[in-house]
Amino acid sequence: MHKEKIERCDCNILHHELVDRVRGRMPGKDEVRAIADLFKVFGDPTRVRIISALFHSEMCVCDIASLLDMTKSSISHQLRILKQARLVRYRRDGKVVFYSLDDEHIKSIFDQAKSHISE
Amino acid sequence: MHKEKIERCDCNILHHELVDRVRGRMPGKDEVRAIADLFKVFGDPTRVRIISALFHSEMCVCDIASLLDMTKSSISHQLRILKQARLVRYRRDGKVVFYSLDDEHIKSIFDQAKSHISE
DNA sequence: TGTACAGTTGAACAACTATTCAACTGTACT
DNA sequence: AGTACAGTTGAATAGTTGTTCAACTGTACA
Repeated sequence: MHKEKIERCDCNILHHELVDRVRGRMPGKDEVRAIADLFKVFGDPTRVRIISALFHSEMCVCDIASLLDMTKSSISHQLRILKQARLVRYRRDGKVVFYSLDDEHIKSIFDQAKSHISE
Repeated sequence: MHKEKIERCDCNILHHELVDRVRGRMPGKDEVRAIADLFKVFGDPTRVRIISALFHSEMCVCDIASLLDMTKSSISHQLRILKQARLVRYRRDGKVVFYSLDDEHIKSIFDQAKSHISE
């Protein structure tokens, strides 16, 4: 019979050994935040559409804005977020900046997500 | 030489044929929203930790609250969101409700995400 | 040098979201 | 019936986030 240390949870621990065992296998604070931050990037319709477009071809900001019927500004803001998450790369050609996907994992993550949705 | 229909985008279309071709391959409005909504569920540290815990074993609300050092209430709110996304199932055993993962795609989605992060 | 235009950026606003709090439900046990 | 406790729920609050607007940068071209 062991008294638990003070828990923020306002209840008795029902399965103490299980909790301790799982606790040892939990990802660290930084990894959890990194995972959540990555999915947060995927969790916006505009960014999903940008990524879906870039699956087919590199495109400039103007192309994407036209395709999605949105302003260049909002597209540029979203591309910055995708850039920070290292999901897109860009190359400059004169006045035009072309964006393309920079990660081979995105396609399979999206495919798995589509599988879940259509089950 | 074709005049474009009015675009919300405040620019000339630079690559019109490309945009038209990609437009035909874009996912529909409902699919885009479904994809974004699913990733939005994954885009929160608390839910990432709940899912990470359930990878190892089914657990009751009290166990999860204790493991994450949070209140039963906040865990219950998050489990409702996971339930609505059809990512967890639950079974009642007396007073206790056990939750477990209800999707075989989650593991591979998370694995791909971890691969991206640690590249 | 001056104009045109693709793209970027910061601030502001509106919409959304996670946690807290309090009240509540449902089951077990006496 | 009454108590105890696991879990749920709705409202409120604080923090976050996407779009807009206006001003700006950088490159091409005359």
